[in-house]
Amino acid sequence: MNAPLTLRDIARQAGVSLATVDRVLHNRPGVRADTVRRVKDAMTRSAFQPHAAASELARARSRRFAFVMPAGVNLFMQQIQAHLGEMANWMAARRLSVEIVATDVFDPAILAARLEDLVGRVDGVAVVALDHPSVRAAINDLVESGAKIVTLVSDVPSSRRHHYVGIDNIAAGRAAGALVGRFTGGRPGRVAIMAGSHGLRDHAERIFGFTQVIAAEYRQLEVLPVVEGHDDDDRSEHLMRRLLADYRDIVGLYNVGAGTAGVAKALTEPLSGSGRAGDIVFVGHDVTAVTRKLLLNGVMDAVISQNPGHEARSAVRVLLALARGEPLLSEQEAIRIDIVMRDNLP
Amino acid sequence: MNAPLTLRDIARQAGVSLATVDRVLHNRPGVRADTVRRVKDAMTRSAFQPHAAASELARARSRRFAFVMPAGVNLFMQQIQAHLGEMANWMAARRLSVEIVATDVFDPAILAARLEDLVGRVDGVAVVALDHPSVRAAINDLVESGAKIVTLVSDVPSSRRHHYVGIDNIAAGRAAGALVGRFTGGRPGRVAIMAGSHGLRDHAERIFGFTQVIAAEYRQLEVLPVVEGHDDDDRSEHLMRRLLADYRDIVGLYNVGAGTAGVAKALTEPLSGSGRAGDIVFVGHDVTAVTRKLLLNGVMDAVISQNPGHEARSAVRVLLALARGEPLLSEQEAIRIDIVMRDNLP
DNA sequence: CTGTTAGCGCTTTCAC
DNA sequence: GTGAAAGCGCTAACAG
Repeated sequence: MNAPLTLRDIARQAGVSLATVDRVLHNRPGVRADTVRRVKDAMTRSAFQPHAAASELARARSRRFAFVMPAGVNLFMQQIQAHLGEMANWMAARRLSVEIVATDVFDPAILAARLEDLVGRVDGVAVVALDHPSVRAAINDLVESGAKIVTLVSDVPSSRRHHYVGIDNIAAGRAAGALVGRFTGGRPGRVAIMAGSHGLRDHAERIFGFTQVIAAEYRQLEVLPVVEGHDDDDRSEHLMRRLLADYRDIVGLYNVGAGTAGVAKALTEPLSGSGRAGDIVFVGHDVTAVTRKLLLNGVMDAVISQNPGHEARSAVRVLLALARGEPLLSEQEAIRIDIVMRDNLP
Repeated sequence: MNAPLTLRDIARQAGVSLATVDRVLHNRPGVRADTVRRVKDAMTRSAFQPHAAASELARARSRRFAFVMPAGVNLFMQQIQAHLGEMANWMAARRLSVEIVATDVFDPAILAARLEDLVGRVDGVAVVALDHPSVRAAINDLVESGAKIVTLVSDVPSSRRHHYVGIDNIAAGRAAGALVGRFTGGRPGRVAIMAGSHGLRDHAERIFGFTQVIAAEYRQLEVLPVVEGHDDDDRSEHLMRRLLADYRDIVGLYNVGAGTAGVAKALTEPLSGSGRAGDIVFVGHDVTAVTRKLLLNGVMDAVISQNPGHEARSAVRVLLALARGEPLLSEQEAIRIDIVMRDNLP
């Protein structure tokens, strides 16, 4: 019925100028308290919402974001980057650009240095961070410089980052535990855990959740000490071989990080004296080309996954909203824990 | 480094006016083929992307969308509506409004009439549709009228709807089948299926997928004939009681639609001579207040779920993009099948 | 077939 | 403290 209101209408209603309304709208100083009240009244009275496009156009700013991510062949990280690539047009239409900074995220000094490099150069940063004091300090410096920061996949909760884009890793570990528990169907035996490193916050949290569930609800299962494969295929394979040889009663296996191909190889290779893939419930993380194949051929039973496309888009959206000073649709930005089996492979 | 290009820059490069560039950009007629080429060249040469906000502002249109959804107490549908409510500000900032049309979606004549009412009145419609000829015709009439149409939750693939917002229900059924199969842990016995109605396309597809998996991969399980609870608690409870009494060897239960509270009641109530909740693997759909409680207390083992928030936002985003003539981020709009257990309850 | 021009609603100087 | 006015980049008449 009624044409949408504009700032102009509010200005008229409050008996002030456009500029003043704008000042009030953005809580800028230099307006008498009384005038502020009058303007705010007018706004609420008519449920005024500023037109997003107009505001965006008027400031006509382009923005630079940086994504600081692990260098190397981590398939999951590559997927995130690919999804960023798919957003290129979307970002261009909004005058955004993102620069990918590949670095050694396992070395806190190097990672912190890369982050410090960005101070003053960008409007926002998404970082796959190691939770370490010097990294935390670098994040805080970036925040101090006015940039907006989101942590990606692995959080640094003690820093002043504005937002975390990733899953609740304790819950993810619990879900993995429940799957191993249920899928072993009451058979007693041991459960092996292969992690990248205890030092990674996300891995540590997953292990915690997993162990918790197994201990509490599946008493017939005994969890073996965690071995660290450093997300590396060869190393993981080697360690896995050893485990399989040492313990003949392994019924479940939780691979917390990457290196999945190596683990699977140890599990399936007849030479290793195992070929026990069919008997061992194998749960891991993230849908990649490797895990997809293992699910399809039945070596893996389930994958706990976070959606890399969602994470990429969410990081960009959140950085943009923070930079513009817009509110987040928080439910939209929550990253869910996906349980993926052969039949709901995306 | 370089300030982003504008239409003006392209115009200068191609030696034409702003208006001509705009015509070419939108494939509007009335431009000589040769000029079109020159302009397109200039655009690609400089990788031009029009500024989304400027375009949106210049047309300054408000848009009306309608959501046609089942009247009544369906918790899942209520959640979708609640999420639409949460987007109110977001929509207002983009000059969108949505009107919710509650109707009897089980009666094709009524549903079709409601849809016809909307012809000419709205820019877009999202509809939870029954797959029936008269509904299909109404959808096509709306498309004819220039409105953009998305089907929501349940599709009408034979219509000319522009997009379907919902999950692959066959895959959802397969996932449910795999869960029942795995969780029963090799125990032989019968599996019951409770559906809303065979006439609902989504229910029929789920049953198909479920049965397929059980038959192919879990030969020790025998699927009982589907009973129809009409998504109604009382009716579902009654039918479930009968099933439990008739068959003492039920080890699995798949509830395809709503009415979950009734099913659970039959399963747990000691009077019904059953109290067999602990022995029967119970899988259903959608995370609601009811299913959440049943997962937590162990009556349900898993829920196959589509994210109502995602569906609500996706429907609005897709309608908006279609109305504006913008491309979709197709991966973003794909609705995933979530498997939810106690430990990854959102 | 092509160009000119007046906005869209908000932000941002720069005056007063 | 407040206001006037010049854009932001694109679209849509309306002329030619």
